[in-house]
Amino acid sequence: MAEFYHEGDLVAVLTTQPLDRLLDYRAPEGGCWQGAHVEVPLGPRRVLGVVWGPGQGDFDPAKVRPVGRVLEVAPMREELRQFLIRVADYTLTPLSAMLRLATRAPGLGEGPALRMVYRLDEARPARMTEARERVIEAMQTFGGAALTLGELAQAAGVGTGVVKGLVQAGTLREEAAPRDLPYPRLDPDLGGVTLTGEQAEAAGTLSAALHSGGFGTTLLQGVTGSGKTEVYLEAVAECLRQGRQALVLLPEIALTGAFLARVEQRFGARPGEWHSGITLTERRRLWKMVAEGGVQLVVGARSALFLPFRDLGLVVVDEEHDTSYKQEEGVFYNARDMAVLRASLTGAQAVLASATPSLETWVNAQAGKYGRVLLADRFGAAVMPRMRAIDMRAEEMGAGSWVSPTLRRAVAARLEKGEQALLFLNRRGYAPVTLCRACGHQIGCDHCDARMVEHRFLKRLMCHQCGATRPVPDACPACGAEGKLAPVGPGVERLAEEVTAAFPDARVSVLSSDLFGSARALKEHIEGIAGGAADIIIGTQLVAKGHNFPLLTLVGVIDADLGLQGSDLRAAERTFQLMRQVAGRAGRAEAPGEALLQTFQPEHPVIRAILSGDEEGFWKAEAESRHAACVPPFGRMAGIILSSPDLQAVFDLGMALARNAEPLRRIGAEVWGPAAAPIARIRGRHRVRLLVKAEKGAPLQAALADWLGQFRPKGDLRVAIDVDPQSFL
DNA sequence: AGCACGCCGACT
DNA sequence: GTCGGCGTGCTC
Repeated sequence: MAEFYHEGDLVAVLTTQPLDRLLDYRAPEGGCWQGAHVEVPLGPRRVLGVVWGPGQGDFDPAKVRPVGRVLEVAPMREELRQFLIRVADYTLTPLSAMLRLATRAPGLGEGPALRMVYRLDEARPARMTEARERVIEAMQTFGGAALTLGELAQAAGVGTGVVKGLVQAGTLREEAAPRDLPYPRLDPDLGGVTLTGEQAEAAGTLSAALHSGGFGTTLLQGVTGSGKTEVYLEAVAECLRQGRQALVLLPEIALTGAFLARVEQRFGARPGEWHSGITLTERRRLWKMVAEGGVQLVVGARSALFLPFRDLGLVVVDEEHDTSYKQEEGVFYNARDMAVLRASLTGAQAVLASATPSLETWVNAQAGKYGRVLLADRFGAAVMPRMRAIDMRAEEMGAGSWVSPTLRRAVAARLEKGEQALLFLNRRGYAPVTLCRACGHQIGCDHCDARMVEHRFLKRLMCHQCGATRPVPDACPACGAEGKLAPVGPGVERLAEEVTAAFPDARVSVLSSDLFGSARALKEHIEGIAGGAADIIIGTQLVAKGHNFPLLTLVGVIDADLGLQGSDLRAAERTFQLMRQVAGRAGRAEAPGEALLQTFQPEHPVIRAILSGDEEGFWKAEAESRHAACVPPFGRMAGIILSSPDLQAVFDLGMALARNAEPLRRIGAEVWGPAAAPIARIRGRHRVRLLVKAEKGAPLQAALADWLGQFRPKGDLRVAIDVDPQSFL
């Protein structure tokens, strides 16, 4: 239970400043609650903080200053404070950085924001005009609703001057109203779709878990098109009926638009929306409404996990296997794992939804830690596509050609029937490498150790690491030879070129994240394609993320081997997930689908698992090999990334860390490295990486803290700790 | 993070 | 003599 502190009591305050410790202040006039958001003086500045607990009393009492003021927002709840502490401990992040994550809303210190609204008064103007009449009419149409100046003028089709004039005349009254209004109520019993028997059973299991009133985690697994979303929306409905709040995490901003529309259809109103693309006004409104209970459902990106929910009853992590849930900048956390943690602290249910779960989740479900609900049937008449490998060793491929004759014939057959075909290639741009045929030089980025990718639509070379671009040069930057630069390898743009030449009458559409200026443009484009605006779709991994193309009946995977090779131990898992999902795109509506995988190694276990549809077999084999290697989820890992503009300095620190690893050895952990990070230079900073490997139960965080605490990196040297890294190179 | 203090090089 | 580089340290 939260404590109350009376005026003058010593309180410990956590600020958003990176101080890494609590500061003592005196409670202000009127006292304050533990968890209160406050503004405190710090040197010459005033900073945001949260009253964390009783003062420590270890600071010169004469120097302790009083809290400036208590902000007019709901105090942080004990549950969220515990969550921040646990995430900080797990990820070895300073608490102040966690507080910054949890208070990422503008104007928290400004009190309730107000805006001017207009109401109709009795008096009528002495001089009535047509425009003035339209304003009065508009006011009457909207009843008692409070409209702002802009809204009213637009509704009446007049300029704002007319409205102002009516205020002068005493017909309209101007009054201040709070800007941050509650979100419209969602009706859990409004638009329920008819569920199949299997879906209803799954929804019933989730609802029963919600009724238990406590914490639990369920894996909701179902192939693409099996109706996972409908099922978990029923769980959301149940949560709303209980009067608790629900949170749905999505991996991709581009997906929120379609999802919001679906929610509106089901519940009659739009939920709260939280991601990097919303306006500052919306951000503040949502933050406050989440805290006050003025919003029932939030749909958001991973950072929505740190919102100040008043009573969170359900967290859904959609596409839980998606790698974008792992934040790898600033605070390194995995939103999927932290969602389960937050649910456990607040007594909520966590639902992890995926067609192809991550191995971690699969193992937890297998061990009985998570419940498991399976949806085997595809929705309606659609069935899983027929899947077949195209053995590229037996195909006759011309130079600069990436579509095999077999695949080409299959596409032609679909076009004849008026159906859509999708060709998948997970490489943006035109060509991944630009090579000089005179000297062999490959054009690289000036700031990173990555190759520049040619983008023909932009007519530029682009670094996919830092985003730097430059024009395609005429002469080789290394040897100066003119006209000798050649694009090597395919990207989606180049594939589109080949397809357009092969099918001159077909409408070809490229779906790649870098071709759209905004999430909205992308969404419109996707909707157009779904409606039949293209015959052949060329796409990057964007297409694997759950869009529904009802006319699509053929998926061709251009290079199924991409991602199988390499020493990244999740490569096989990711390839498997991507292939299954892309293949799942075909034949979602009534026409039967077909998926063709171009591969040079059709006998590879991953390719065979995809083709046979033997998911359990794939997971079992994958789990066994990870178990044998003692790697996640059967062992623990952490990456240490050192970076600095000074190459010597990063390597020196890396060597010093490797030599002084006694704290790690005490817990039986091994250190690998230092080695150049996969991208050895990003934005002019050299990067070196060490890898720590420990047994599953080992106290990894404490050992890491001891180990790294021996060193005080100076100057521009930065040390980032990545507990549970996604990639291990 | 800011912002001060502080101790060494090229300017009016 | 002083302006100013940014290294080190402090903020309750």
